[in-house]
Amino acid sequence: MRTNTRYTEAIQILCYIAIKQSNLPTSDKIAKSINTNAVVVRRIFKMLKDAELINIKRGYGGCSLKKETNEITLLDVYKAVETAENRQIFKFHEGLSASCVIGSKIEEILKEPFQEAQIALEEKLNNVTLENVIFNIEKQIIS
Amino acid sequence: MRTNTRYTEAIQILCYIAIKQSNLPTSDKIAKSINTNAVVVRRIFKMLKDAELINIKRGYGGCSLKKETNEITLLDVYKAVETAENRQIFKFHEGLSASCVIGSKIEEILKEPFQEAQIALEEKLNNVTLENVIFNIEKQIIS
DNA sequence: ACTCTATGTAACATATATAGTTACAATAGG
DNA sequence: CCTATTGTAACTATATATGTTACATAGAGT
Repeated sequence: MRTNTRYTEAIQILCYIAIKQSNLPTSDKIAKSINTNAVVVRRIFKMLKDAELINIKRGYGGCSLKKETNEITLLDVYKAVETAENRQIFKFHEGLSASCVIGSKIEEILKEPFQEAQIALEEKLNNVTLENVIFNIEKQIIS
Repeated sequence: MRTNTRYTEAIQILCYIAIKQSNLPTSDKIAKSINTNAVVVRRIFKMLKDAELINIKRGYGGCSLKKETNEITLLDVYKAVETAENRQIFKFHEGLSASCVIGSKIEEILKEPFQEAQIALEEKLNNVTLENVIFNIEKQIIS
């Protein structure tokens, strides 16, 4: 399990903005809603803004989606907040290849299946849009 | 990226045992080979043993594979060393569902696509056996 | 122009997981 | 019994993420 919760928080932030519980979503309101601190939200804001998923205004405040909910997939959000290089899921030990014939080859050999696995995972994330998620939220709220 | 390197180390340990660079592989020899500490190797030993992938003897020492290399997949190894509950890749913020209508639903809604993505990833890992990896190592060594 | 409000960001504290290390008891082969 | 190795506890170090305070900066409305 990843040690960070940014991804799920980012999804929730986007849902909050899309559903517009408040007509002026601010980092403070969102923070209260997702049970964290406003600065944490702003840090995620920055990542989502850099990924061109949201617009943010200073001063009067308020943020909005930069795309339609059906144009934002869970993969887009993942790409926005995942900091690991190339979003690699598995990590190699430093100096692995230094002292051993096996070690010197294994990283290169494992790269291919690891890459394939990552692509398979990301394709699934790409199949789900923010619209899908919000539809399910609203369905649950109504029922 | 995961913050741990146990998985790739475990794969390397198994390769080392299979190829039997030494006719008596010990935690100390393997540790030197993968550039880490013997206790780190023993901790991974324990996980591989609990998963019934290797046999370990005290005293005289030495360990061996409990299955053929074509019966051990990268998924088996992953299952052996991944400590996160159900090997969930994505983590939810604590108390996420406490204070918000969206938050109270979102965890449940995201579980399904996350689960699908995880399965897709694991299926790819399940397609590669230790035999495949070792074949590639030996191919590289020869050429 | 002034004021208010919210963002942007630095700085520091805290929490957690991992990895490295030392030490030593327990165990099994010879 | 001796020796080598595992099993494991205990501690340290490190990295990453998160929580928090503080304050400069910017933009909307008056």
